Amino acid sequence: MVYRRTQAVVTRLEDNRARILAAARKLVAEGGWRHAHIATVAESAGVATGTVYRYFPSKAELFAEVLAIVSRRERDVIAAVVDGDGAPPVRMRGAVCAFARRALRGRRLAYAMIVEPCEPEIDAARLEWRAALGEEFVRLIRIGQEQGAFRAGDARIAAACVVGAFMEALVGPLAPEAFADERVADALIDQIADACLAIVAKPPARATSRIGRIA
Amino acid sequence: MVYRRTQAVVTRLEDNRARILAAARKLVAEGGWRHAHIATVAESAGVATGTVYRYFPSKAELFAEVLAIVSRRERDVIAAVVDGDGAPPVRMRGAVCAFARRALRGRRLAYAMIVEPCEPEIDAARLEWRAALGEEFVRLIRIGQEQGAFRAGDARIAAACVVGAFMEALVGPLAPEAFADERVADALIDQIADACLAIVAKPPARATSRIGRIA
DNA sequence: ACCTCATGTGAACCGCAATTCATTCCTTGA
DNA sequence: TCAAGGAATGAATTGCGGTTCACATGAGGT
Repeated sequence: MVYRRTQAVVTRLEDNRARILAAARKLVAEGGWRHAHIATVAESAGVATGTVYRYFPSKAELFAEVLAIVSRRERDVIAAVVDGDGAPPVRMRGAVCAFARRALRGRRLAYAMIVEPCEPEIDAARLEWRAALGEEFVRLIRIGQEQGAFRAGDARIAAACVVGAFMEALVGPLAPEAFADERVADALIDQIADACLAIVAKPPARATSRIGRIA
Repeated sequence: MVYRRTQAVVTRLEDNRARILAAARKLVAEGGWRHAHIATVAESAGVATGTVYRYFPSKAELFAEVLAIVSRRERDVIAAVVDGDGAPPVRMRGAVCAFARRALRGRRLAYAMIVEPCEPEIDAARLEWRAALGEEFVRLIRIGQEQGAFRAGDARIAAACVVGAFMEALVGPLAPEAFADERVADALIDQIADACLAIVAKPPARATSRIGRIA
């Protein structure tokens, strides 16, 4: 064999791959899933359609990776807050606010990542992402419970509630047709954080949360 | 014109339509969206493929209507609780529990309705349903606020948080591969209700929810 | 009975974008 | 410079299931 991948080639390959991913991401961030076609991605990345398939086995896997990359960043941000210092309630508020703020800044992308209807295969990847985000909150809630700052209970359920709460609350405001106003956004974030904190916070002495309990 | 729809025919037409809808619903409830094909629906309803199109303009609209029907029932159940008597916290707990209990009973269908990846068009209908459900909670929260039982704030945001919280908390347990145990389910429902109640309940005197606030 | 129009049928069609692959273009090492 | 194989190309193919439509069947009215 007289051909072996030289460093230059390896670099170029990696660069291509990165450019394809970047193009895919950019397209989603601009036009949502509706415009995320392989042909468009290829063109935007400056390669031929077929070339995309030299790097990714299928459309679903390409976009799943885009999702994974974006997700990972968000997860890292949250993880940093979770592992930071400050009392658990402070961290909870910080994590939720961080997510909400970042989502509202990169609205179109966040909308696509969180709610925009998309192909089933990509949607499945979203579920995994949510689960991963949830894990960070599970960790945080367990920390809070150990320190006696949060109320007892299954941390996974509480985490799911927290994640669901802030995600759903962002759905409306993230919609492309919604208005984006700094003031409104701040108030929104604040209230979402209140809600999330309330989910895990210890109830007052005479447990309000017992009201209306079935059993 | 020598032909006019007689009552018998009208009845038969309505019956066909109903059977198609029922078949569609049944298929989703059994196999999820994956098996929800027009041809399958037609067969299951005892009509020809083309006949389905005499009653519904497209696959998306057929399933959107299925979704609407199932949704409406859920919404009505919640509306009944919202308009019932009892203090707002009791109603909140009741509404959430009712939804969760019903969802866990009709697991497969609930899973499809809430999370299962599906075609974009159908997914869009889901968003509307969630919004509709949310409205009931907005009403409830406003009632609670007026009575001074719930804390102040934008009811729509709080409602979104509540809906997101219980929906997301149900995602894991509703997944087809998850186990269904009565005891576990009851505990789950109870904890979800706690979380949702906490979102809207008034905080204790020295507001815990102020902890860690940004501004 | 029979004409007319509505309803039902299901095999064929179609649209669309993902995916493929024969071909061309590059890169390597001798 | 060249042989050998890797990488890139993009037009053609594919596949799939929704949708159509020419025809059959059945109902209504005279």
